[in-house]
Amino acid sequence: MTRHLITSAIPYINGIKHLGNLVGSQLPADLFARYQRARGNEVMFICATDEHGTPAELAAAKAGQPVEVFCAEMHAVQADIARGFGLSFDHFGRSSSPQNHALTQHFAGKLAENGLIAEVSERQVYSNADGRFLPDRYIEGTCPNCGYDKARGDQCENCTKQLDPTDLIDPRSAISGSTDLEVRETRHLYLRQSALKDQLAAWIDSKTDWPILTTSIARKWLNDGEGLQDRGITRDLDWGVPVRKGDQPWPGMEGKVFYVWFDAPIEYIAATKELTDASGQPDAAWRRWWRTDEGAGDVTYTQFMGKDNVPFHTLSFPATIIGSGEPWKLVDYIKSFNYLNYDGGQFSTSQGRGVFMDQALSILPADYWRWWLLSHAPESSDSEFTWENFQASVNKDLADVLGNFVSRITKFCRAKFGETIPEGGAYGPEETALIEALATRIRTYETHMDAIEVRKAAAELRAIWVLGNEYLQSAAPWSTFKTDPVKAAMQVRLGLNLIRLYAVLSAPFIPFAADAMLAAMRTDDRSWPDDVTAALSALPAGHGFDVPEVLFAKITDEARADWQDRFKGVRS
RNA sequence: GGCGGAGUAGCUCAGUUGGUUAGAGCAGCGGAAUCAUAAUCCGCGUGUCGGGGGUUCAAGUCCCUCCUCCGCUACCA
Repeated sequence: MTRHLITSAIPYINGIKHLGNLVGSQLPADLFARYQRARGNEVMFICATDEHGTPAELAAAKAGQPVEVFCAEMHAVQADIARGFGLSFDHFGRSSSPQNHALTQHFAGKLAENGLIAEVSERQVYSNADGRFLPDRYIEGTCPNCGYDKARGDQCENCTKQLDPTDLIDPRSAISGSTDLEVRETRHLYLRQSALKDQLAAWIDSKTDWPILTTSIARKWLNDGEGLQDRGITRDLDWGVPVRKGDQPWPGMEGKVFYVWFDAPIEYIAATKELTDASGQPDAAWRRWWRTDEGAGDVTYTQFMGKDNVPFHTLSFPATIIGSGEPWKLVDYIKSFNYLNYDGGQFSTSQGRGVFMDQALSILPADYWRWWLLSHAPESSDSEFTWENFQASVNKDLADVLGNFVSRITKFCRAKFGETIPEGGAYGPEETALIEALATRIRTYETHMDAIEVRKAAAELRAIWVLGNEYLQSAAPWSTFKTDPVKAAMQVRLGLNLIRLYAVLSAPFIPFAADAMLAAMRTDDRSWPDDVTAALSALPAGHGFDVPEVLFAKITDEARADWQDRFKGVRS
């Protein structure tokens, strides 16, 4: 038995995420977690909401709520949707938790002790009307380069020129539109990532098995320009982790909070403590996952994220860990994903373009989405969601190949033998060949799942389903029954056992359907088919079963056209 | 601009360290079967592997160059 620590990039609190966000982190992480559990390994699967930062404050203000209330409500909403998708987090935490406050302050204190924090005085734009400092991109004005009048303080979207907020002509707050802006002096803490550059580079270089997408992004940041830059880790905001040096005050930093990207990854650790605290366990229970000196030496830690998160997970967070000088667990493997596009363009949260997680669940069961998204995961490049492709894939794979397999064998048995697994007969060459073919494909499936090759694993699983149909087609128990009912009984018994086998193998992808299949077979036996022959005799003759409802209803052309129209525009 | 990813059959994609006639699923065409959600199974591919040049006995796979799409570019997260 091995131990797997698995984290998904934590979704930001300001709204419900779309399918592109889901497939880039939480869903593949869940696939891997479910698979590792199914293989009998010990799993700690952590996710959380990322609650700090300017956008959260603004979203709360827009909703007319105190930010604490807004975040609490949105956390509950996101947690509920996650349950709807079957995301099997051991804990879905909150980066605003007391545990994260303490741990974030602890790391900052250690970094300061080790000389890796610098205090920098800088000048930032302050909006009197908004009563807050404005991040560069929250300042709008006219581009000095091209004259575009909605240029942002970090970059002009029109001419792509990178800007400094003070470059803008007639700058105004993007929040209130106020032009009552001034430049103020403010002091901030910087994490001296540059001092750790060589260590980080050596660490990245040692990860020869990581996806190219992951390492190339890390190397780019390490070597671009003058190399890895120091990063500001504090902000002038109210909502966040107050800046403290461990449990001591930090003179000069009163009223400031840590930068959201500093505390967010630490929440992976803190969330684990949230879990064990909630069940009254001692600290050793979470530290055995995170401290290599307290039991985490045999833990394999895998992170899942979209490519936009890679710099923070390959550099900033490791800099925090390494810089602490304490034996915290570093990530072993980073699985990163490209983007999922929507029908010729991007998913857009701001424009309400595409399908959002709550909407997806409102029109179809989670397994439909899970299957399509995972079998089309954007691993090697960006991929695209189209309703036509979604309809065709789901109808063919789930309804025709898997669902109909379950239907045909259970209904045939009910008609000829009743709702009990029939007895008699012995395997012949055809059954031996099937078992051999299954064993080969199952071992390949395991290889892909171990390597987190999501699309390949999905393709292999589908091929395993096809083997069942091939077998039925050639064994043809409906013909055999007329001349040799005992042989037909053996064929049907094998077919019914395939349903349980398929449920076990498919559960990481389609957990709800897998549950329905097991329930129909009246079994809780989820043991992994290390031995295929044994797995196919799990349900003995005489065992009762039920003919299940249609597992996957097909998506009609009318429904598809309706959804296509409904989700192309602005979210209502 | 810089860096990175991608460009392979109508569609979605596989193609280790260069090596027999470039593969899979879907769609399409033909056939079998009739247990089943008209669901299944079998058979059928003459593709400029984005363009051009080069290295090699041999390149989708290596080198150069050009074109197209996408992403990132450090105070959004």
